[in-house]
Amino acid sequence: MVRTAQDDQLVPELATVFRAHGYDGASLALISEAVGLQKSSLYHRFPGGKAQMARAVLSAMLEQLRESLFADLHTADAGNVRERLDAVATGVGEFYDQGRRWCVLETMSLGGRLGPEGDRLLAELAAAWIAALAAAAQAAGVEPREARRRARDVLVELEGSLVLARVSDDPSAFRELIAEFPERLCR
Amino acid sequence: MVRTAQDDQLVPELATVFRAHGYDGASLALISEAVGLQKSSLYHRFPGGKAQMARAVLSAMLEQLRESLFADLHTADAGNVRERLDAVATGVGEFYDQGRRWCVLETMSLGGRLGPEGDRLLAELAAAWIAALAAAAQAAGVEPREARRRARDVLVELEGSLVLARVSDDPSAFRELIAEFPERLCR
DNA sequence: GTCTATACGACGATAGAC
DNA sequence: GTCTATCGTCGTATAGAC
Repeated sequence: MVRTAQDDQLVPELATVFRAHGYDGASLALISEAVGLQKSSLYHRFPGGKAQMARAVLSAMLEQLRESLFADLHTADAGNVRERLDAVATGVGEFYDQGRRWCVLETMSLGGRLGPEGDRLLAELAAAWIAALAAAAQAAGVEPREARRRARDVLVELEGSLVLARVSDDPSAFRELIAEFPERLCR
Repeated sequence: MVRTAQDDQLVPELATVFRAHGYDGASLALISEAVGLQKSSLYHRFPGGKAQMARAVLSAMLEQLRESLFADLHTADAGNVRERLDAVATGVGEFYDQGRRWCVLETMSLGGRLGPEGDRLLAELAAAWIAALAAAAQAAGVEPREARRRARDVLVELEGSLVLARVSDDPSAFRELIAEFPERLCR
């Protein structure tokens, strides 16, 4: 089986649609137009339909997270944690377009429409975030328990600030979090 | 025009459905069954359809918030802020079923399907929360600017912890927030 | 003001030609 | 592996009797 250039871009483009519209808002018509494939072609790649497309997006995100953020922060030591965390903060800020984009962890977790496997992926994604941030805090000398608590709180505030940014049309809480969380994790 | 007993319960029952399923998940079939009225009867009460029903729910919540929480916390003084905040915390914990329920601020703000008026209500709801909590912190002696910041952070963490509770099926962050936010606002 | 019945489009999903 | 064409269902929304 030959992978075309289109194939490499398929899941990322799916991700773009789901991130922009949420699970319910991402209709097959919208997806079809965005990726440049007819609905029937999408079903050829994803026999499980829309739910499977969503799971593919989550799965790719999890893998990506583990290859970059995870690996990066888990191998950090006291000497380089801060700069690595600063780089992560910059990346996260861009990923969410400084608070103007949504988080799939939030928008795809409504109603359990992705099936048990989808719910598992969502939970694993959240756990991966916390584990990575906690590892960084630990590398900076914070006790494991406290490190984990701070990491969880950062994720909580990430999700919450994105919700507030959407509702209030004001991403300042998100931006402040991005600016502060590396320091908060380490101190 | 006579208001029946049903009328008084109509919006609260609508709220229950929207809170449990989100805006997209709350189909008219579901709503119809929950409130015990046929779809056409619902359209008699809400000619604007589902979006108007959702706005009615938000409007009622805003009014409720201003009558209870808002009035309660805005009239607090240094002597009774803490106990009032503790009461609020208990109420909030119950309102969200200790982290197992969703927040309409989050689930109804996806996609702007409620129209401009709906978006305004959502923003006002968030602002009302922050204003009320900030007033309490101020009554406890915290500077206005700092009070506002703490209030915003509490709302951010409220939303975020509810998202994390849903995704991870673990409401511990929410419960900790409920236990701690009165103290955090005042100290 | 509530009902039964229905319109009608959009939805997710399939069939089958190429 | 992609397409055109279509299916059945469910979505929101109306018409009109009572």
